[in-house]
Amino acid sequence: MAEAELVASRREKLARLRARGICPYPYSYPRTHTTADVRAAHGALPPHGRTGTVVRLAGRITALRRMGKAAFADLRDRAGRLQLYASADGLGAEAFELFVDLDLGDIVGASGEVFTTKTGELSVDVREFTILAKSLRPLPEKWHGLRDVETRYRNRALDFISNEAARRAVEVRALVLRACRSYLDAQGFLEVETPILQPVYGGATARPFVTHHNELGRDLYLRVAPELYLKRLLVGGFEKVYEIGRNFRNEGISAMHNPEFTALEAYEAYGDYERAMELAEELVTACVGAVAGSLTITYQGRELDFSRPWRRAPLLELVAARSGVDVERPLPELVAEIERKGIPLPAPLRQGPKGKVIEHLLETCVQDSLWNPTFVLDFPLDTSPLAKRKRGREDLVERFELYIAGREVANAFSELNDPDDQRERFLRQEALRAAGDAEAQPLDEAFLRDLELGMPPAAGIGFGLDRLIMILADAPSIREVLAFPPLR
RNA sequence: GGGUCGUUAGCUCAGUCGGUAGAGCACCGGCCUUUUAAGCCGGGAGUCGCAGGUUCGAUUCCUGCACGACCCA
Repeated sequence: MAEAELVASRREKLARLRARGICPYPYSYPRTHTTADVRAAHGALPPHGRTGTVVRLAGRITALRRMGKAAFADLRDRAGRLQLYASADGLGAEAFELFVDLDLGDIVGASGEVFTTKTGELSVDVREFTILAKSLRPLPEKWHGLRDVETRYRNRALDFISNEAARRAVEVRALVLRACRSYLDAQGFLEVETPILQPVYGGATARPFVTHHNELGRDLYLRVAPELYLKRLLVGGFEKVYEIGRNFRNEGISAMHNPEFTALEAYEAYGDYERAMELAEELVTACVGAVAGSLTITYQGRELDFSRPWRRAPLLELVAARSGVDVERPLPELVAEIERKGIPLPAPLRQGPKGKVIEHLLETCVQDSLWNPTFVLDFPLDTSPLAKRKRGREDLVERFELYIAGREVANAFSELNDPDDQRERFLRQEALRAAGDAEAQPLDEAFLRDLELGMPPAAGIGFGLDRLIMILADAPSIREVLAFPPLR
């Protein structure tokens, strides 16, 4: 039947309800239990059991099995599903007629005694029910739900109604956010909020979104990272701070990238990147525990083990071992060797800087093999303008990226607090920008001025929470963990 | 940006070696007082993604476009 006819049929029912003086959209329905409450209290009841307990439930009708003078319906609420039993005897002829005239998708309130059927199914023997919201559109197929990804994302509420996995991803996000906050709060971190609209963007290698403030008559950038503001709070004397919020990077959409994504950044004065590793292990295992209740989960059919301590491997060693390329050679020789080995290398990278070539090798040759949590240590100086030099190595910085299931989940450093060194790093970024690198970071004078006041040495870490949520929700794409993924 | 695959009823999917399409669910009518992917009987429902081309005839073949999935850059 054409969709319009299905809607028309439901609208006719709506009109009939109104004609009988029944409001199809009443104001409230105080319930006494959720479906899960009922299961918790009476789940062990044997077949043919009666409880004498009357409950009031509210939720959406997701199945309706009419049997003449009796009917069964599935009612679903936020906590689960429970069967309703309605009979002409129990409800009276008039109410029973209304019950069997319900449509799948209608939201109802129902009350009655909790009992079990002869097959042992926990049910409510409905003696009173109320339509709380008439549904005017047909639901997807009851067994398969919505499958087409495009249709699912364009009809996300319908997707949540019909797909358990889609609902679960939203819950996992909430569990992860809560676990992060409760861990950091317990550690004495202060949750802060810093500007999203920024006059100068910084803190990450990325292209920004630009917007305009009419009153000030100037362009502002949506932040690509909160990093520089959080460090200014360190200067101000806040020794342990974190922020959870949206970052915006003007780049493509893929299974791993969304232009707006949720980041967690945390800074702790007087620590270095060793401390950041400790924080990362504790924070992520807290999240895993909150979601899975165990440190071993399955991601995309493969076991993932979060047991500590996590593997720590220097970037240069990993790249050398996996690519077979000697990364200590000068750039031209390095490029030549990469091309000789047939490893794809985008043309612009041939000009360097060398750090970008090495990070490219990490992405193409190493990353996929980093399944269980792995800290990749000590990144090139020239791709890390906000990190402190590695003790004993002029060309490297104390920085790590955390990889889980082949994905970069976090990035951290011993934070650079030498204002003169920081200015030089910015100037090198400006030089790259002048040479055409649109992702190079702009020099931020306000930040430098605050650094000159003295910022304590600090550990800093940033997480891409969407990716962690993906892993914990067993989602193959970042879009699955966004309540409303972007559409073209 | 390139490659591969896909787009058919509200949903999940078949199918047409070129002759205007089917099933299940959902919907409508009938029977049915313990079903649970209820069952049985009957019925209605489609711009076969869009636009061109070839052809007597295109949903099917060809080209382009849109949107999507996966892979590569």
